Amino acid sequence: MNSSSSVDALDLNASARSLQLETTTPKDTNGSNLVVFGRKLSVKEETDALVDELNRVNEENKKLTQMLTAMCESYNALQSQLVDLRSKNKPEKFELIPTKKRKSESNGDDDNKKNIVGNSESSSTDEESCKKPREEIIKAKVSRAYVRTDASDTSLVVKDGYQWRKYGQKVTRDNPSPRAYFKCSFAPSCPVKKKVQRSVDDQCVVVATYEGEHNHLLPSQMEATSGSSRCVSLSSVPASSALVKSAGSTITLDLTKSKSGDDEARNHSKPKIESPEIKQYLVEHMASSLTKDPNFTMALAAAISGRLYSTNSK
DNA sequence: CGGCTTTGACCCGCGC
DNA sequence: GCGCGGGTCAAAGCCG
Ligand SMILES: [Zn+2]
Repeated sequence: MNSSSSVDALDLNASARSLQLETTTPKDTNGSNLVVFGRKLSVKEETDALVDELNRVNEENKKLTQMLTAMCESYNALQSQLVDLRSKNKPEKFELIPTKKRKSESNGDDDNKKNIVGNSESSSTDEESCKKPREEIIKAKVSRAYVRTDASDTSLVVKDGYQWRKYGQKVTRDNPSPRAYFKCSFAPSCPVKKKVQRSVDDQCVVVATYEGEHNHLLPSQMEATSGSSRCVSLSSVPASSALVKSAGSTITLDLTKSKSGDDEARNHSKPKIESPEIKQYLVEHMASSLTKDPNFTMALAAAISGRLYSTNSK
């Protein structure tokens, strides 16, 4: 075992030793000058390397957080599409577990909107020749997302990775909570709108209705591309595809379970669950799923050893 | 100073 | 036509 992972052991020892020296640097300078002075340069070098590594790890952590946000968002979108497809395919079927899950959110009230086709506009607003009735043919592409937040969150600003600009708020007839209207901040290049309203019975659940799709990547996903080579080296690990695939299935299953469990647990009137906690939960589950995967361990070990080896040999 | 939220006004479809 | 209810506008104000 030791011989196979000699590089990792060496690097770990080096980092641990440097940390020790860093903590006990003032005492050593007081004790033996020459040796410490001779080693101080190497310690400084290692400290610099460690600081650099720490910065890089911070950047990667940010990137991973953004990827996680994007993944959560994609998961929400997929969940909504799944609900839509299921309700469309089997509109007459009752759900598997009707009491726990959502009621009948999108079984019949969306097709009446789809029927409204803008045919023969009768040349209204013809002075705007640039405004083309091209995009609103039939596909408004509405999608719903159900997010659990705290009941005390009155601002109703759901941070889902995109930047929204609120342009209206109305009170509706059959819901005591107001409904907020948002537009994408990249208007008008991105005409995505969303409506956010709390659920009627459960104030902890907000229903976000997205219509349209973004034609730009997330504003939090901007890339300086200065240190992209490291990211490329990390993503070019040969076992990454299989890793993603295996982890993906596990994560999806875990998400479904956790979501149903949360919906089941919402009867206990526990308003402490909010989205950061859910994200934390997801992170933990993803981490556990990843660390349980031997392929991921091997890939990670290979990546780290290769990175440290290249850094050492630099 | 620019972008965002607030909030009443305004518009428009729909039913009576 | 008129009231109603949902969607949008835009002036005013807030904030970093
Ligand atoms: Zn957008």
